[in-house]
Amino acid sequence: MKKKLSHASEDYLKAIYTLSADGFSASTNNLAAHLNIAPASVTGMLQRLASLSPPLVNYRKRHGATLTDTGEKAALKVIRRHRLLETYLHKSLGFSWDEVHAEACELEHAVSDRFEARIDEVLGHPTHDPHGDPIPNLGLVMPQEADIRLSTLRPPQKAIIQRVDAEDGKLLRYLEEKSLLPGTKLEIRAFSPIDGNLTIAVDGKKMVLGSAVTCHIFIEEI
Amino acid sequence: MKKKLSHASEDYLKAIYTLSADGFSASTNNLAAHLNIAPASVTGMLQRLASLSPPLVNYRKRHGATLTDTGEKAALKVIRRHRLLETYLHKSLGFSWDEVHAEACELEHAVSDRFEARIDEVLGHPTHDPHGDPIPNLGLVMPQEADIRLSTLRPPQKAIIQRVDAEDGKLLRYLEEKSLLPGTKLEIRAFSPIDGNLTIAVDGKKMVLGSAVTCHIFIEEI
DNA sequence: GTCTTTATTTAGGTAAGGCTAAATTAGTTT
DNA sequence: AAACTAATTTAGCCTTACCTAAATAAAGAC
Repeated sequence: MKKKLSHASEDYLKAIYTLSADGFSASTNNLAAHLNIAPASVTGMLQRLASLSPPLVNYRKRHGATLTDTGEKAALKVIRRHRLLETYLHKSLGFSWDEVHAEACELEHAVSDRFEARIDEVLGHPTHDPHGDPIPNLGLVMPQEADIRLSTLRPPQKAIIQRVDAEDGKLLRYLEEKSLLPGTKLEIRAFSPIDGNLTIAVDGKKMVLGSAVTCHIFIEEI
Repeated sequence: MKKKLSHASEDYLKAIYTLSADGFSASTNNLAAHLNIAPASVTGMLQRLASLSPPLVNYRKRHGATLTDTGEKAALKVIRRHRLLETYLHKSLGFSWDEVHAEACELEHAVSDRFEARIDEVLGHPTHDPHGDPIPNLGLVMPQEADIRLSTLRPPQKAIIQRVDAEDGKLLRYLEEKSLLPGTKLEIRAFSPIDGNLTIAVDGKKMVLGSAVTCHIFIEEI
């Protein structure tokens, strides 16, 4: 009978998961910035998460934290719920692309396993959320196959958008309006070495994108 | 920019709303029992809720609490969310009748206005939840038109079930199985003065119900 | 009118999860 | 090596929301 984790703990686990690449710990400062919390508070929480039994994080003083196996399982469960919820909110409730994140951030701490299973079923067991991020399942995450940034392409390459990594509502609304969404095919038409702008074509429509945009779009070359 | 109420406060408001009939306050002890919390803790919370600005409850030492206008508005908003969620979980996600309450109790504190509005729309602006309770709207609750208990009927009266007031999962599953749900028509066939059992017919099927069941079913005579 | 019961409140304590300010450590410079 | 800097931790404090045990008040019994 594992006790339910607190809202806050779950947020920390998510953050540690995303900020710690394989082998490398998430630093106190990075976590603090990511969670919008003072560094001192993060230290306190890491100590608490490490002192649980079983511990959820491996914490070494002044060396940041990684997740234990238990912690990673818990983190993936929260991330799964988050991404399933984003997908559900978008596809089944008509939330716009830029609204889903905030709502999912709240709901992910409240939904039951039953709820999770039901929306998974209703959605037909989706593998990716509306941003193109993989939805973990049974503790497994698909490897991020597409890690090429749109900004690195040059004419006349072609690509298909796999994933959009942005939080900012304005940017998301812009991208949605231009249908720069996962799945969209595009061709590079021109590159300006002066400002880094790319001119691309989507469905024949041309548009010029600055690097503030192209850095956030991950593509697969075709 | 009204600050979001805490999970706990919202639960207190709901409880005070349901435990205080018009004019009458909800007592510390009743609240404690209803919320599964020690009476002393309730006192503390009532004092806090009364000392907010604007206050959410009218609290008189040793006389329990009622809701202020602000408090009642907040309570109705939570109750609305709860009942809309129950309806949504039941109708759109296939949750069984006895599962919806627990899930809604968690979700009601997490969903946004946007979410509330969307499920309301998807459901076609329902007026009653799966238990037959009215869904408040814009701060208004429909009066409980049906307040006759099934246990008070005698043969050969006929009635239609309006509302079922039960929390117990076993009872709810039993009722669902026998389709004793809001909307169901029934006829009283016999009454046993010894044990208070009623024999009723639903769709021609006869069944015998003890008062543990019939007390929780509110009907409208036809 | 005093006694007893029951409801309620006060007092004091705990655990989470935040904060700021001050101390410490590690890493770079000079 | 001494000094500066950036990252981190400690110390001390706050709020919320719960707890238990002891004090008090109100209500009914005798």
